Amino acid sequence: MKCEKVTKCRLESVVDIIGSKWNLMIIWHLRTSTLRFSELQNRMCGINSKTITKHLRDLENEAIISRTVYPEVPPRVEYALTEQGKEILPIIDEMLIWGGKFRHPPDGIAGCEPEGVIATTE
Amino acid sequence: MKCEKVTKCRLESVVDIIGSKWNLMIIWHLRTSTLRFSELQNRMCGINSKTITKHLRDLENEAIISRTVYPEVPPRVEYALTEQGKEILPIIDEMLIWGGKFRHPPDGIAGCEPEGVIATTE
DNA sequence: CGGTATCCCAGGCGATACTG
DNA sequence: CAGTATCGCCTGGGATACCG
Repeated sequence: MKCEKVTKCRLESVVDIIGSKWNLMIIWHLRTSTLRFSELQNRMCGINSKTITKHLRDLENEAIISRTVYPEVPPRVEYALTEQGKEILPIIDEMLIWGGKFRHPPDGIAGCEPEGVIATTE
Repeated sequence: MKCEKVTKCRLESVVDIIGSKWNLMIIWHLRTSTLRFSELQNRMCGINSKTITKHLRDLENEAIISRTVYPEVPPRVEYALTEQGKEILPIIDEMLIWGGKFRHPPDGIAGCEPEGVIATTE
């Protein structure tokens, strides 16, 4: 049957991007400000660098985020949402609305917040 | 560091559900009508039965879809969106809006449609 | 600091075959 | 028809170590 990648489903290209937990989180964390590599890594509960790098590259290739290198010592690299990237936020909002309605009380995305840092339950 | 699954991110529980290409597609296909196992399978470009079964079970456990068995011969099983499930559609809409804007012309989700069946490009 | 390289395992998913 | 069982590949992603 002929229904290869080509026509499979238009949803796919979108799911490829936001269908990943990591990608979503990166986008979410960048919603308010640009962040450095290590800042992102820390906010994302110690995701290992290989994984975060891969996702950052993917998002960069998709033009969802931008990567700016400051040629300093020590090196500094900042990530930010592009215009396309910012327009993904409404999707995340919808997701949070749903989640708040049916899964968790709408206490924001605590645990991911820079402010709340890690509200350890322990 | 203490930031286990518990507090990781509220987004996660939502991503677990709609972060899967297959789950999204199932929900999308059920948006207008209930469908039988084989109908779903065919619409989803021949996804194999093991995979679709797993995702159907997952969605059922999450109360996103309902499963109704008709004790007939031959057996008939119908899947439908629950109320919770229907409320996921806005999220998908947002995704399609974004996809239409930045990835593909907004020609719907051709290739997934019962009507258009598989608009083979070849 | 911001990565890359390597190793390795668990899980996703396709193919195929079989069953109530 | 609507699955379950088995096999086997490939990717995702954690741990660790090293580099410019």
